[in-house]
Amino acid sequence: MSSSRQESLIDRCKHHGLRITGQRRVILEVLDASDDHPDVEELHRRVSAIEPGVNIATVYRTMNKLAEQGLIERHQFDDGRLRYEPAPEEHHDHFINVETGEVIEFRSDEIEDLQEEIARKYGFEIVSHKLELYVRRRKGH
Amino acid sequence: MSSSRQESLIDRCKHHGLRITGQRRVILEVLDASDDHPDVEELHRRVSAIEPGVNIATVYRTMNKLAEQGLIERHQFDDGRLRYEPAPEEHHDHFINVETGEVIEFRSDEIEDLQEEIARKYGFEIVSHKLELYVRRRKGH
DNA sequence: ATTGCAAGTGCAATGCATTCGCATTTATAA
DNA sequence: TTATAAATGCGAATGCATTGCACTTGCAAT
Repeated sequence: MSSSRQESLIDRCKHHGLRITGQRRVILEVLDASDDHPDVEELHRRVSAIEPGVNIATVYRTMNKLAEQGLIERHQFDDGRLRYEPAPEEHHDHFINVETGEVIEFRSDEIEDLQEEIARKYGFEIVSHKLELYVRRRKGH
Repeated sequence: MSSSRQESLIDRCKHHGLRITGQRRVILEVLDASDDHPDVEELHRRVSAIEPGVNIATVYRTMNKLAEQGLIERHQFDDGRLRYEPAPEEHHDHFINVETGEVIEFRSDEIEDLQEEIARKYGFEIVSHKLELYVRRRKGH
């Protein structure tokens, strides 16, 4: 499971007034079981493996609805596709391994603090932010 | 001019073996005179004001060629469109004012250093990175 | 100055991810 | 059980960006 969360995505959807249909149940299960940052096509592939016949437009619409409710997070890395992950308890940023495409999460309180400080210095308050480090494995490490 | 640079974009193009056509000259002038982060449509609009009849596909192709040569930088903020700026001497990051859409550049050596340090800790080396702070003006400041 | 040709351009067509219109089905509250 | 708003399937439409092809042009070699 992606993150140890008290409440399942399904329950959280119910509490947000979303209907739990057969397909939605499967989509939510797939999301809950995803540790990575799949795009819609990949999600559709995983859903179809469990329950064939779900239209990809349904996956798109469901992702939009969930993101609207803040139940999932939407990312767009350099390949331009929209990718999703269940909303994390705590904000984190991402490494993207440019050689493998793999996405790794990390968190740095120092960086978070520095961002706040810089924004304040400019007279801004941060609404959200995005930090992506495109990296490769260091040789000999 | 966007950044005080010794050499004009036109000269840099010549040195990279790119032909300076009539349209390209105009496109490069527009780029050089841009202080913001225009997308292709906006660039096309500015170019057309000087020299009508330049096809937007030409702007797209020119941007790709320039980016290939590292003469301009390509960005993609949350609206998903590709935006461009003349390649800066020194790397910087961006505030995006969510209320106005305005893009403001900033630079922080501390953040740059922290990123390196974190990447190293994970066994990575940074190829490139992207830090975008979506902000709004603070009230009463 | 002339010429040859690779590079650049216009235009329309195409690609690709995502959204939408509309008819049909379904979850849920009454 | 029923009413109805929400969800779905399907194909068409959208938006941004790229490409194929015929035509033009910059520029290096003559």
